[in-house]
Amino acid sequence: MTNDTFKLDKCPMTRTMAILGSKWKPVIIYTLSKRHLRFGQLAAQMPLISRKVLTDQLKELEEDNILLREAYNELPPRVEYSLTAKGLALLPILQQMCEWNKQFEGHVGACEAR
Amino acid sequence: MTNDTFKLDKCPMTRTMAILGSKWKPVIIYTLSKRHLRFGQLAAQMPLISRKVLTDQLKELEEDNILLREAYNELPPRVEYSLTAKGLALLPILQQMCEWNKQFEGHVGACEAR
DNA sequence: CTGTATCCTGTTAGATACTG
DNA sequence: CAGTATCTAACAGGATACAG
Repeated sequence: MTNDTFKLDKCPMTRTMAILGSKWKPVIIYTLSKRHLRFGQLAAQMPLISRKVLTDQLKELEEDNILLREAYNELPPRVEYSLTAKGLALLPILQQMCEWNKQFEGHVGACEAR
Repeated sequence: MTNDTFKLDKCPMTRTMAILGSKWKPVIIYTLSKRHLRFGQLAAQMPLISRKVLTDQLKELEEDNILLREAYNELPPRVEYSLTAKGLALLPILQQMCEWNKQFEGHVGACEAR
């Protein structure tokens, strides 16, 4: 679903899904909503995602202007990720997804379940 | 993203995305929101989806109780699809996806753009 | 009319080892 | 610390032909 061609689709839903519709992106966005995080902190909060995939997803989200990547030329290097306004505006949608799931599939966990 | 294992994920967002996150499902749900439709009518309104994929997606949505499939034993056969309450409850989320896209990526088309 | 069956391709994401 | 590089498996989606 993250294929770039879908971002050119005529349907706004399809275009949004092209940005949001991969396994980890909603979780990454939600995790970054609470505070700016460094790469390692993000990885620590999502132990099930491999570092390669996390890197890939972060790069795509940056290209879509969902998040901001700030690299500091220090040793050891430090990179901070944070949501842009465009990314912050996705949070109500993610919130509704949580609520829909809890309403129709029982209260298995909270949105913080990661 | 439609893998069944994701539906067992602890995160409610991931579980919702496992149901909603494929190329055509949002469009199918939106198309069915206006009225009950037969298989051929659905296919006609979404000329870009192949019949095999449409069948697959409808089957999955039925298994997830998003839509209702009613088959009439006539000749020629007739099958009608409609949204369940659970499926109808997804519409506000899809609506928000449309609005988010239009707000941040310009007004390329309406939700009806299919 | 409403699908199945079969085959095929590109993409996603995971494992593992390595780098500035 | 924050990634790259490489390889691989699984999956989603599409083309085409056929069936009840």
